[in-house]
Amino acid sequence: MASVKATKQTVGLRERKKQKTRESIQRMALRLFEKQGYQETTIEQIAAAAEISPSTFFNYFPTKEDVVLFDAYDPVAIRMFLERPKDEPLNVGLRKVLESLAATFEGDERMLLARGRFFLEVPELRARMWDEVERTQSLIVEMLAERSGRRPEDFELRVTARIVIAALLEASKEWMRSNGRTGLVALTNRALDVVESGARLSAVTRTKARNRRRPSAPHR
Amino acid sequence: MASVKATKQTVGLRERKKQKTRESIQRMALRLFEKQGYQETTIEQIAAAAEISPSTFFNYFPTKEDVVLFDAYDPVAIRMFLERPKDEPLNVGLRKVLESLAATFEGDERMLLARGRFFLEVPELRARMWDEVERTQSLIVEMLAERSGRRPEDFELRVTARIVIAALLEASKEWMRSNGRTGLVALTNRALDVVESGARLSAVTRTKARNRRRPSAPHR
DNA sequence: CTTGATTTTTGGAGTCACTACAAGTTTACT
DNA sequence: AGTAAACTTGTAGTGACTCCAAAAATCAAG
Repeated sequence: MASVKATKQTVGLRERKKQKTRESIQRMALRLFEKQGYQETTIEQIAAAAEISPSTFFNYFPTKEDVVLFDAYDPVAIRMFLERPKDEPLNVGLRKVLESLAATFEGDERMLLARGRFFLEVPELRARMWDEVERTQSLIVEMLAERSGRRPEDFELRVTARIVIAALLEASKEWMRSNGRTGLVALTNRALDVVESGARLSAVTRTKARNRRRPSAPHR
Repeated sequence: MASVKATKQTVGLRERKKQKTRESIQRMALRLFEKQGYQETTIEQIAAAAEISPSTFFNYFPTKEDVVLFDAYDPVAIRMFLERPKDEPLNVGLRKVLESLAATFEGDERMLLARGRFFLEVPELRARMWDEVERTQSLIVEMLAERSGRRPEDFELRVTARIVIAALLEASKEWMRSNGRTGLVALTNRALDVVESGARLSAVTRTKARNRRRPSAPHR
């Protein structure tokens, strides 16, 4: 027992307390944002509501934006991804992951929509999403690299990843636009259909005659 | 001549002067950014270098970011787009426009690369790009809507537009990464190849055996 | 070229996000 | 209990950005 030194077996009071504070700050902040708007809410007010000092706020979130950005589901999604069989084609894996992910946050839909609205409406946040996209991209790139044996710097690989993300992003945007009425899974699937069909770039014009057809055939 | 009231035929001294000031501010700002970094340069310094007051700076650019964002080529690109024949498939039109666009700024490559680096390196700017993407998207969406007879709200249309932009964006990123050595036109074409091939989503895995093949077949 | 209206510039006072840091307080470990 | 480490807080800034009113430049018309 001399050198083993059992460090932190109970997760420690400290950690638990910290987690609680972080959640409290976020909850209070979102509540205020919803009530009076993002810009109109100051750090001071958030700190007051969460019963901490303004200084402390920055111990938990590097910027005001991060309060909205911070997402508990993030690690869940990543894990789901990584647990997929290595020899599964990306399109299949993606659809599966998205499906189970959607199932996971069944109940929190309201919260997710509210947060989503902020993203669409507050320029600062909308802008911030860029970095999130990049992070997701490198994740997908890594997966693709591993599965295809290419290097992660491979240009075509990167383009592929970015295309996929673009499609998924547009799907979530549509979801928010429709206020959650359209089913996120259905939307993401349709978006991926578009990708797989080569975005029908060359077909666009020719459709003029048979106008109203869906561009995404069942395909797979 | 009583009611016609010839308003502003010579573009007026005022307008010309304003344009000059705007350019001066931008040039000075970029110079300073390059020398000492974006964050490290204050509005005060820019104002001093451009021989205006800090207040005036904000008469010309709403934020510090906009100094970098402001792009003289923007309207050129838009015009080129709109001048394309209405019955031309998007993929063809895009490639053509990009080609002539690239020819247009032949000389300014150095400047473009420098600006591009800022975008990649300064988080504020990188983030800001989001809104630019959205603007471009609605442009493309409108084109597609007009050509295909669909409504601009059409989901598949929007996904398509976003996919295209994603691909082009990755191409410019690669261009900057390679410091302009790889030829922007070639890169954008390769990116569009990926789009047209359906991003090869299902193929990714199967390539394991014949590893090093390019994923973008000539295709078209 | 003078006059009066319209813009544009500028300074000043203020708000707010965010940083740096030192001093105080709480928790963890022996 | 006692000490080290982590956490909180207040203070004092910096710098982007807003609001506003006064001064200066530009313009249109007689």
